[in-house]
Amino acid sequence: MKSSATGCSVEEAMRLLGGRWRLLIVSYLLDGPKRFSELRRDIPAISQRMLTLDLRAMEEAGFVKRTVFPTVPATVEYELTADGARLVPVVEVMPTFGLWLKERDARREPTSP
Amino acid sequence: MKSSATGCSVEEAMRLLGGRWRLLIVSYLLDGPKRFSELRRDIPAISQRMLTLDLRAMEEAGFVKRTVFPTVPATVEYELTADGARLVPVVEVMPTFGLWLKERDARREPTSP
DNA sequence: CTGCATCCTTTGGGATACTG
DNA sequence: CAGTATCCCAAAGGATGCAG
Repeated sequence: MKSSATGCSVEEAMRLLGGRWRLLIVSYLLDGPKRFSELRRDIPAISQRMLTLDLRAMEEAGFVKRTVFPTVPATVEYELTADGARLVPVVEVMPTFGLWLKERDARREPTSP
Repeated sequence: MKSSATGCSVEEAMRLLGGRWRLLIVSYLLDGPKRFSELRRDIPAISQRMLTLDLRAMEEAGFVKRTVFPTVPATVEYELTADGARLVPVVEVMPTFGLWLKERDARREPTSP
């Protein structure tokens, strides 16, 4: 039993990060604090609803800090917390794999099956 | 723009690995070839249906090789391919994070909310 | 600008029963 | 043993409209 011992921790991790957007959001927060609208521009494909939900979930999980500036209209900044920094290894390994995957698939299906 | 450039690769990766079980399955295949029934024992919570579906998907993705031995009753072995080995960094980072997460949450909610 | 509420569609996944 | 097929439910996620 090498990796086997770590079994359900993988489930734990995937339950928290398994969504379609969370790791992506985190990857953009690596740059430093970002406003809601900045994140929307960074990730055009996400709906505003999901961005809100995921940010809220990660805030509750303690990975993201939300700061509201009482301007008008409202301004809100999101940033990674110290706990959120624990996600860095995870968000780094994903694009590495993802890029390799895209290249490989480009080689696999040059024209059509 | 540091990490921003890698954007949609994260989506690619999550689309392939985002399910609840795939990374877990891979983590058990790290030990070497495994039979279908072995995997079921390793991951009691998975339904036989999902194990089949996920294995099939990863086979099609080229990460897993399926070998049928014409015994009776049938014997089938699954093992990681060379491409599947690319998943190793991913499946390693997950339990690391997952374990830390469980410990932290144990500290967070020692008794009850 | 930020975000909540509602409605709706799609997907993931479990249970069960049946087959080579 | 290793599947396949069906049915069904819950969760994820998109679209839109309203509000502080």
